[in-house]
Amino acid sequence: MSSSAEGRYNARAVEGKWQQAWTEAQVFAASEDRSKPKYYVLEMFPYPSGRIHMGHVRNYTMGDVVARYKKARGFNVLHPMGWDAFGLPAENAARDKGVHPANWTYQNIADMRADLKSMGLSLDWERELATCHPGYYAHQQKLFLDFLEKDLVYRKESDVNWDPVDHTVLANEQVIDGRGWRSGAVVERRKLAQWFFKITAFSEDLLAALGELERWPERVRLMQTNWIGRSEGLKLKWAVPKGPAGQKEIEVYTTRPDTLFGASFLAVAADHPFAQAVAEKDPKAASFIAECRRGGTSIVDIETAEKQGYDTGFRASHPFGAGRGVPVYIANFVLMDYGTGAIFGCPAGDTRDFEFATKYGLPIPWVVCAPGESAASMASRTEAYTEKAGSIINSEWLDGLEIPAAIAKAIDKAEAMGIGQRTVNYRLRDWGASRQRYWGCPIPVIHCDSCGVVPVPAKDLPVLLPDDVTFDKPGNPLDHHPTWKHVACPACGKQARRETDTLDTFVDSSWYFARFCSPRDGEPMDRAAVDYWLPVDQYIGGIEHAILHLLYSRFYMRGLKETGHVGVKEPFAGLFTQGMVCHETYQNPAGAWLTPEEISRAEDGTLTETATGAPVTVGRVEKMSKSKKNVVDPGSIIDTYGADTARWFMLSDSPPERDMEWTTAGVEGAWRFAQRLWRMLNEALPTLDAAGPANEAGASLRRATHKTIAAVTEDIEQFHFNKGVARIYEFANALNEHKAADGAAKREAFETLVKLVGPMMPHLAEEMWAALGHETLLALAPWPVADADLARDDLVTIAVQVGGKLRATLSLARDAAKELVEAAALADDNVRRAIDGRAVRKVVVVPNRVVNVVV
RNA sequence: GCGGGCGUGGCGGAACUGGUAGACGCACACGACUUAAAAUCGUGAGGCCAAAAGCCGUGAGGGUUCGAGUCCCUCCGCCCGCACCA
Repeated sequence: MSSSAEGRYNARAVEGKWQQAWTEAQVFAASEDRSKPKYYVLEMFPYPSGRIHMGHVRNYTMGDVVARYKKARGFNVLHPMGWDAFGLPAENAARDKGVHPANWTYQNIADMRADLKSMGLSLDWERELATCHPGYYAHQQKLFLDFLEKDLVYRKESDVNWDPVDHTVLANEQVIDGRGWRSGAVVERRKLAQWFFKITAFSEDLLAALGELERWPERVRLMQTNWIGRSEGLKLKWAVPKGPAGQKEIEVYTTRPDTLFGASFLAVAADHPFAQAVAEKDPKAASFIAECRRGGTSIVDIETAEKQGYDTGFRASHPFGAGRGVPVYIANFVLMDYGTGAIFGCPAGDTRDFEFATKYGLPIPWVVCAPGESAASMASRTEAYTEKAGSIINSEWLDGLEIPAAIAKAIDKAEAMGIGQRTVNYRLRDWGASRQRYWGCPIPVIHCDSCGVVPVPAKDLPVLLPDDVTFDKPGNPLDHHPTWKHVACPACGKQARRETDTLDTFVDSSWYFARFCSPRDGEPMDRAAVDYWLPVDQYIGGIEHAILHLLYSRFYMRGLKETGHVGVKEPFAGLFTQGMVCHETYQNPAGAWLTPEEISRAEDGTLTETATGAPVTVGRVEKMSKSKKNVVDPGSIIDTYGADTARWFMLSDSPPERDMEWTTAGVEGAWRFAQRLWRMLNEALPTLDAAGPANEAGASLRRATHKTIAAVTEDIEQFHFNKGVARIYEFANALNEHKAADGAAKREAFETLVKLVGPMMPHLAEEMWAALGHETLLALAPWPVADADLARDDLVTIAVQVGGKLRATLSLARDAAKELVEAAALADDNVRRAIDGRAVRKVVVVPNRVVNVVV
């Protein structure tokens, strides 16, 4: 039973019907049709957790609006879907439930695919891919080897957080108070050979090109700018004449060489070679270094750690020959992997150095004079002067210069002396991509004692994950596998070992958008296909990926370009970051969190726990999360109200970039509107084809129709979906008020309404389209075009102010002469009362808008 | 600490380049229909005032302007990102 004019709109029956119709007609299958402009819409692909959540619904609804709209506008649209399918949860499920990661993952994909299909998205499912499928990761291995050949990936020793119980490397976020988040064991810092992508090779370009990403949110560009962290400065060598063997000089990096004469100490990182050399003969230094290392790498640890230094007893000579030189400290706050791992401390110009100097009784030479201060007044300060304005003092040949000039002169001098070098430094570090896990893409190399690292030959690709693995002991199952890692060296034939690390799952998501262009090709990508489709025109996803995923993808595209796979370097021409879906939180008297379904709402609005009758405390509106239990399952919403209702509510009210609150009342409102549209159409249907001349009401309705087309089109273009929804509500109200309009005007209005609603509630719109008598799919129909002449009002409402305060409004012909408008305004009763006999000094007339009478 | 964003009715939010603040929706109230309820339809609504007139009103205070939610200055509050970056 489908819907009928008498009955309600039966969303469940109707939605399945149209989904099937779209599939059968292959409406959303994309091909490289060069007769049309292309448009590639992509939402961040999901991790297959098993069920979609409201965040997905919001994300994919927005993408679908854009995809359907662009298609109607005549674009050749690519809108694919896939699965970010590798990752730790599958291994956890394997360990906890005994199900193989592959089975667990593919079952989840099947479940989630069904959920997504129930949303009625305009996806080309023929292009579906899963990163855990050999048909995907085989190509990723090929790309890895291409990158290896171009030195875009390399292996080096690096410090990691090592969990000695679980035998695994932990990310910083997984270390809590210095202990492993799962095992609780004290985490060790270990040096381990790891694979790194050379993202720093593109630091400058990744930064500079941000300026051209005009359709990216400013916020994201800024976050990436800060992450890359470019600075300009000087690398400068300080001699340590009596230093330990092989450590007769220390190179520091500074952005403030103008303050060099204010130096009162040098400090090196605990891992700095100088510190290591000192420690060899100085047990106290060694224990200080060990102490530094013990401190965790987590943010909290770093923040709370007290700034400490160890005086090595060595002195460095000032490069410009000033004074007696300065002491060299080992300090816990100096980072080995930023700059040179060594700094000079200028207490007068840096808060942290000031504290350090005070703590250890070091001199504080004042070398910058703030504007309006004197050398004497500066010397009496009790804190560092960190502003970058002022002139240099107490600095020999830099005295009197402004800071920028002093910086330039100091650098020139250091370069001329051959002890320094102008340097651009970046905060960005290479991307450590090794993971000691099973459920990831195997790194296709072999370690041979004679030949070193040997790439797996092309004929032996892909390196498949073995199926027969166990998860009963801690550590990497690939490493435990009895036979998998033992292979002959491809170069010399001797016994060798496979690499047992797998790739970070961020690698999988760094090129999937390119694979979508030719998802079944025998090569990673078909050059003609990527040249046609890339870059993605509109990418949509959460702000949480502002840095890592988006930056890695930008790096990967550059790597793909260098290895000849693509021709462009930016993956995403347009980016939109949507807000989160939130919900009220509920707690019972015992403080336990309750789900929205466990709550009953009484007539007077008070809430109780359904099972016990206990009162419920309503907490803050927060992001839907399992821990707070404030989640609503999209499946049950779609079952009850239909996908269109869920989609419509997602688009209503809240601006898409902002967080939204999911409420029952809101969903019901959306559902009522869907019903109302269906009812309105069926009431009007018999009158739409009535013969008769165009009438006044019809002209008025047509104005509303064409205004609405213009407004909704603009709103969708601008991603102002909530405003577009409001315009559609207004238009529905207008239709209601123009029942007397002639049939042709009403038919035009209804057909327009259906087309505008189409991207948002595609099933209902398709059903209405059919009811209007169309035998072709709305999904294939073109977007309506606004006629500016028809949209124009003949009468305009003009506000009349006296002294800036609104006193009256006038309804006058559009573009009436100024004198006429002014006269009409002054003749108005309310206006005359407000003027109250005072002299009119001036009358400001803004055409078609406002008259302001100045008294 | 550095950087960014945001403060508008009971709520979510509109308001083009400075020109009728509160569109639209939710919630609410009243009315119609109904035996009744639901659904639906209609009406109302920023605050003060019995109402009209009027006055007040976009976090607070000041300024520019004929006119400020919008521009400028000072302050307050909330949110987010980065954070020993030399």
